[in-house]
This record gives sequence, C-alpha cells and structure tokens, in this order.
Amino acid sequence: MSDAFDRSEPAPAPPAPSGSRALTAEPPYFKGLNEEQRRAVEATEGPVLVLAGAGTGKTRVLTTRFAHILMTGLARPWEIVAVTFTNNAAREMKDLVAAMTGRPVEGWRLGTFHALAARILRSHAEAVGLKPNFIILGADDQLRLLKQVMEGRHIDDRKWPARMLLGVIQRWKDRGLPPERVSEEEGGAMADGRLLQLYAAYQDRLRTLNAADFGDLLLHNLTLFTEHPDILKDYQNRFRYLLVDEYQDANVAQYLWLRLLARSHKNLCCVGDDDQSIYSWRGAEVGNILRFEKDFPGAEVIRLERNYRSTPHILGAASGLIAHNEGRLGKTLWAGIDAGDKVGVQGVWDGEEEARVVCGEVEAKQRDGHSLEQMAVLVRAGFQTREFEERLITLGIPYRIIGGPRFYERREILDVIAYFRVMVGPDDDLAFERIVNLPKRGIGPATLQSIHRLARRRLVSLHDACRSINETDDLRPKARTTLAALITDFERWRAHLGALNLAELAAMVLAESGYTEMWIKDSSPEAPGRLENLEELVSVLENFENLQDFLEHVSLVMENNDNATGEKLSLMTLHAAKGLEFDTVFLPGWEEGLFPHKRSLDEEGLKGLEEERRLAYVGLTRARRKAHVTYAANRRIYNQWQSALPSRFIDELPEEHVDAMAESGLYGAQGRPVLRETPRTFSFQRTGRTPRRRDGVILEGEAWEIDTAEGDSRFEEGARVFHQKFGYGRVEARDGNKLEVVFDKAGAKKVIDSFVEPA
DNA sequence: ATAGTGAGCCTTTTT
DNA sequence: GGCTCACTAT
Repeated sequence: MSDAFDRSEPAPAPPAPSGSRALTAEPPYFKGLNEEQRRAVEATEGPVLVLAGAGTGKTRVLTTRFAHILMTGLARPWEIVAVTFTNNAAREMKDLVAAMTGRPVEGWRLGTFHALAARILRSHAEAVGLKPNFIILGADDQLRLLKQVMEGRHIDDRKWPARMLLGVIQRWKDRGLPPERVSEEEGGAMADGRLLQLYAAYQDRLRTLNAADFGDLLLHNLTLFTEHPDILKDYQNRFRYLLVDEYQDANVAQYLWLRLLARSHKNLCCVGDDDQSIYSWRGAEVGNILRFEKDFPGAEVIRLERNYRSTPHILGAASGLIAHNEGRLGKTLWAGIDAGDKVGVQGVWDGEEEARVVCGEVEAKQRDGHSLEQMAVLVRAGFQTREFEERLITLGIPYRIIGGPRFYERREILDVIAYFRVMVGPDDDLAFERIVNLPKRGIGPATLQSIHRLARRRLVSLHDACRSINETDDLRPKARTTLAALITDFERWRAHLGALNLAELAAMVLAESGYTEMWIKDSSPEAPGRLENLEELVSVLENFENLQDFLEHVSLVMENNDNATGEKLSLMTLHAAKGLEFDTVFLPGWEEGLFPHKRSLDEEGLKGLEEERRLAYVGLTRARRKAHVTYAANRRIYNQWQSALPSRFIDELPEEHVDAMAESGLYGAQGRPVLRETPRTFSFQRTGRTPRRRDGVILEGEAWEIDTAEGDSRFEEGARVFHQKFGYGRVEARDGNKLEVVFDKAGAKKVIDSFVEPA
C-alpha cells in the first residue's frame, strides 16, 4: 500500500462547467436518473439503504453516487471505499466511474471485500500474528491442511469428511467467530466432539505457515480493528464514504467490518435486494438488510421500483413467483414498456431433448438476427451445462461457460504456483508438498513421511529438512540425492529472482523442473489444453514486477479470460448470472429435486425453499424480452435415470403471464429411439399448463443405449471419427453399435457409435 | 517403496 | 463421470 503516493495527490477541483451546461448547475451525469435514483445519489451523508429491485438501475446509482462524491469534492478518491462481491462487479464499477469522471483509477479503494481486507491486513499483519507476505490459501490448500490436522488428531476422514468440517469452520468465520469465541456447544458432536479443538489447531497451523484462508481475511481484520482501536480510528478517518454493492450477500463478518469502519462518520450506503439473496449457504445473512434501519438509526431507505429491464410479462411472472415468499421487505416492480411476450413454459421428455429444443430455439433466434451475445442458458447446477455443450458443439454454435473452474483453480496452474511459492517462501510446506513429487521423482508417501518426521524433530520446514537430509540416514540414498537435486534447483532458480523477468524465470522453472515435459508426454486429451494454460500463465506474468504481487493477483483477482473474443452464447449457473442481463434467457431444468434442489430443501427446509425461489426470481429477471422455462420428465443423474415432476415454481407463475408451448412432434417418436417396455407416461396437456406424470415408470438406462442403434454402426472400419472428449481417431473394429477406436491423443477406446461423429 | 490399475464413493451454489 | 482409496506388479 503506497499511502504516501495516494495522499500526495491534489484534491479534485469541482467540475468545470462545460459551455452547453453552463446554465444548468446540474452535472451531466444526473441526466436520465429518475426521482428515487437521484435521491440515492444525492443523499451522501449518513446511512442510506437503497432497496433496488432487479433491473432498477442499481449499478447506475452506485457508480453515479461514487462519481458524484468525487466530482463535488466531498472526498478524494482514496477516501471513498466501494465494496463488491465479485471481481467482475468491481471492474465494471471501476470502468463506469472512470468513464463518467475521466479520472485515473489509481489509488481507488474499490474492490471485493476480500481484496480490500487483504490489503489492510498486509499493512498490519504482525498485529494478528502474521508476516506481511502471508499467502492466501485456496480451497485446495485449505482442505489438505485440515486433513493433515485431522490426521494428527486421529479424526477419521471417512466418518467426518474434511470437506464438511471445513464448511462448518468457514461458517464460523463468516460469522466473525475465531475459535475462542465459538461456544462450546456449537461444535456439538461433530468430529467426535472435537471440532472446536480442530478449528483452533487449524488456525494455529495457518499461522505457522504464515497463511490465511479467505475467511481469515475478514476475520483477522475484525480482530485487528477491535484489538487496536488506534488502527481502526485511522481507517475510520481515512475512509470517509462507504459504498456497498449487493448488500444482501454480506455475511456477518462483512457486516461487522462495515459497521466498524462506518462507526464515526456513518456515511454508509448499502445497495441491495432482499429478493435476490441467494448466498445464505456461504454465510450471507439476509437479516443484515432487514435490520439495516435498526443497526443504523436515522437511516434513509430509498426504494427503486421502476424497472428498466424487462417486459411486464416477465416482471409479472417473476413478481407472482416471489410473492410466495414470506419475510421480505416487499417491493412492487413496474415497467414502462409494452407487454412483450409471455414467459414460455415447455415440458420435454429428457435432458437431451431439452438441450435440443433450447439450442434449436437459439438457432432460430439467431436466424432472426438476434445476437448470441444477447442470449443465455441459466442452469441450477454446474453439471447441467454438459448436455448443452454437447448439443452446441454438434450444431457448431459458439458458447462460453461463465464461472466454472477458475483459471487459478486448475491443476496445472496450482502446480506452477506451488513452484513459485516455494521459490518465494521456502517454508511454504503446503506448496512444497504439492510439487515435491511432481513430476514424478520417486518421492512417495513413505519418503514424504520421513521428511515430515525429520522436519518436526528439528522444528524446521519440509524444505529445510530436505536440505539437511544428507546428514541423516533416514532415507534411501536414491531419495536423498533426488531431494538434494531438487533443493539445488530451487536455490538456483531463487538466485535468478531479481535478475530475470518473471516470464523468463517461469519458463526456466517449467523447463528445468521437467514440469512442462510431464504434460508433453501425457497422452490424455486434456494435456494440450493444460500446456496452453501454462503458456497463458507465463504470458500473464509479463505484467508483474515481482512474484509476491502476482501471487496476490492470482489468489484474489485472476479470472478466466480465455473466452473474451467472438460472439458466443453464455452458459452459466443461476448464481453466476446475478447482476447480468440478456434479451433472451433460457431456464432449463425446472423440476422438483433439481430446482428447487432437493438438498436445499432437506437441509434448510422452508428457508431453503425460499432461497431457491429467489434464485428462480433472479433467473427470470435476467431476461429483457423473453424467458423460456423448460423441464424434463426424465433426467440422467450420474448414470441413473430419474423421473421428475415439474417444479412447483412453474405452478407459481401467474397464468396470465405464461405461455405453455406444446409443439406437435415434440412428443412424437419419429426420429427418436423407441423404448422397449417403457411406455411414454409423460404427456403434455394443451389445456392445463402444468402437465403431470400419470405414473411413475422409470426409464432404464440400458434400454436407452441398446435401442439407439437400428443395426450396425454407420461407421466403416478405418473411418476417421471425432469424439467430444477423446478427439480425433480411427475406427479399428466394430461390434454392433460399439466401435473400437484408436484416438490420436487418447489411445484405444471402446465407444458407442452415437458418441462419435464423422471427422 | 512406488506407480499404475481397479473399485467404490459422491455429485449445488463460490469470494 | 471424477475423485479417493486399496491392491498389485514392478
């Protein structure tokens, strides 16, 4: 943090009145704001809650407010803190404000909660027992660390999955509770009643490793602020205006953080929508928004209800749906445009047909001149995208998946980063452990354990233990020399740290460690993609001065950017879609069990159901002109066919805003496999809009595949074929509809005829 | 002792 | 279908 630089910047002068605007004192950015929006922008002093329904210009208000504070000289750029939840939102806001004000963005306190908290923590790391260069652990490391701690305490990972325990610990952190503040009972019977101990031990390990996980960033901030009032005071004085986006997503820790920072000046403006609260499972607390007026006495509440996005039919459908929820603040959205199309609701036979129908509709829209950029498929769960992807590939429709595994969560990226981490901080045991046998060096679990023992005995890190391993005869000579060589390698690379630029250094490490070679030799179909990612990583490194900065960037900010170019259809989860909008939105999978998701209902009951309903509300309100809901009677979920009823949410859509579509032929069997002994029990009724299954016959998976083939495969021996997963290959042998194909990359595989297409 | 193979597990949402 | 765990061949 370069405060000296920030503070040396001169205070902004009030905007110079431009010639044409000279008569009206009103700044240009006010143009087009409605009454309420303008009020939300102008009410700069004191606590303000802006209840902004979907599509009511929330982003506009937030950015204009930021610009307004800046341009009127109420505060200098670094005195305004603007917090978002996603990097995307932060970037968007930055761009918009920069465009509005024409000012450079350096020194702005605009970012995600996590990024801002990390920055503060770096400045005062010692106060919470960390060093300023602490590393931020991702999900992967967290889990491994917890597993290690569990192993040390003989807590059975089978009986108490580390994943689950980590979840509980994270919820504690979300509530701002360090181990010493969790009540004894709360741990309950989990982990044989020792979960609380486990939490404490986990935190100890983190500190020893000079590491923080995501939750710690906020948690340590709270500790810092409460134990060091002088530091808090400093930030309270510095941060004169606080702006918060998506307040309904804030967890308790984030709420406390805001409350501490806003305590003296109270200039806190939170924008949110209780109807779009969809993150309770990761600790978000709708109560925050419902309690705002109580928490901040004298708060002004401004409602934005004029919707600028969707047609009345879409709004009507969404409003009718969300009205089934209790305990909301209540808003009445209204639109000023023509009615538009009703929400389409369509039942289909199974997931495959659903993908066909939706993608067919996409093609039709495209032919009518609609841009793929303006269409999106929003699913409940990640796995649903697969069927769509397959269909889109077949049809040759370009698409992008938003969300999905983050760039930095990919295996190869984590591996390389682990190399870097060991270079920067040799004591980073987690990173060291990750790469010590990567590529394979013959250092197996047994050898690793000896190293652990030695490290513990001498109270040094794994890296240092290896360095002195030659003094002992714990290990076989072979392992010893390998390890010695690895340590030497690291020392050599480390020596180049200041001299070479990062990209060069990375290339060197990748080559000399044998890591790149490992993937070159790998014949799996993913290998080429991984190599590409490695190249991308190296090129990203060009932009960084030192590894520290890069590692921070990677763990907090870095996103997928491999799909930036070209016009594409967007595929994403409903969660990922929040804040976005499209002309046309497809909402597949509206079935009981999937949406609302069974697990949500099982675990959270009515609360879970209401959150699912809000998710449906979010989905519908993403659409500007048209929303298509579909549901399938049968779905294959990990290789098992399951039948399902249409989602209750479909029944909750007001009839007058819905158009139930039943295309003849959709249910006809022509061109489709005829299923033996499995009469079609799912029929669409033209009159009612909620078709129901008449009985519960379940479709067998085997019948499906066998009956797909009419006879022998359509492929000749020797034919070139393409498989979505394995790539290109050559048919070697046939057996009915089964083919034996030797793939160029993936080797010989037996595949079903229908899974490949002519190359 | 390690690496490669096969069986059985789960599978929402993510900064 | 992916991941972890256990077994077997080297």
